[in-house]
Amino acid sequence: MKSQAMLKIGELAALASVSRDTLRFYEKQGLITPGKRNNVGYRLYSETDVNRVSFIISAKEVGFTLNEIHQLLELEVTKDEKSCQDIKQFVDAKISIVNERLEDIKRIKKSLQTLSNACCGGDEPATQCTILEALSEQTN
Amino acid sequence: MKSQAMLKIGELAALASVSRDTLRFYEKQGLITPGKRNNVGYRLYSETDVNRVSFIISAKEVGFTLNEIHQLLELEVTKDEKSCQDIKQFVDAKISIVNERLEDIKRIKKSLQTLSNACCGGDEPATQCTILEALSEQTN
DNA sequence: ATTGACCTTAGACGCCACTCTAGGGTTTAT
DNA sequence: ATAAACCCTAGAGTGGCGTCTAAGGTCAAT
Ligand SMILES: [Zn+2]
Ligand SMILES: [Zn+2]
Ligand SMILES: [Zn+2]
Ligand SMILES: [Zn+2]
Repeated sequence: MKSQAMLKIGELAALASVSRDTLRFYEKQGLITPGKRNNVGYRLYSETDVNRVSFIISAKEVGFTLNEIHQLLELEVTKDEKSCQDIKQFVDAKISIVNERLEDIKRIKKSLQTLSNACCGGDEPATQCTILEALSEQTN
Repeated sequence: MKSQAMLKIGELAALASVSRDTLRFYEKQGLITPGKRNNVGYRLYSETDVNRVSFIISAKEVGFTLNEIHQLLELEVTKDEKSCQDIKQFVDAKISIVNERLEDIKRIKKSLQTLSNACCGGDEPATQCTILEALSEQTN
């Protein structure tokens, strides 16, 4: 019964598809608690550590920053004292941020498309190009 | 006829709604060519400089990075040798980038909303919270 | 004459999320 | 025995876009 097959950093890195540097970086940032070391100082990761790392990766994939993941992890480790409400609020706050970002990008896309559509795209010299003219216009 | 009312940096900064530091930074980056100075070394900006700055601001507003604005300005100053095609291609390339970014954000928003929707948001302890569970799941 | 608002410079700092380097030690395979 | 692949550290570098600081000089108003 070797339930605790500790992983070395390269093994965990491969498992999680991140670099060794990234794992050491997460540790330095306090996202992973520095765990055991073997006799020559190599990091050894337990099952728990592996879960922690997969939490971080998943959270990153849905757009949380490392800073937010820090806070999420605090909710995670104290989840007995937290309510679903707390967690959901956190996610909803992030949704608001993402929504703003989304609107920004949409606005930018629209502006760019307006620029592009107004330009003839032809072979003639761009002395009168509507794109350059539009960009030179005063905004205020 | 005082068509050349040269502006000091603070005046242009106010006009363009950027900081003096930002203007000096743009100059250091080569976005604005260092222009005239008065007898004590103060920068003086001409009409042309003002247009240049407003070009930069406009381009930033539609999502170009300073690096891209650099290239755009090169198109701008040599526009007699460029075609509308060149300019339009540049903008269309940026639209592609923005589109990718847009898809990323949409995907993230969707994931977050799935997370949020699955959580009851209630007052009970979060020990079984579906959000935390989902985030702890292995992705691979 | 002295404030306060303005101007100058070089260079440090901040955020984000790594990534890389240099200069070591260890383990594994041949 | 040697090379390749792995591990360690501290610290520097990257890119994007400024912001701030320190240590000055200048100008307008009071
Ligand atoms: Zn045209
Ligand atoms: Zn055109
Ligand atoms: Zn619940
Ligand atoms: Zn929940």
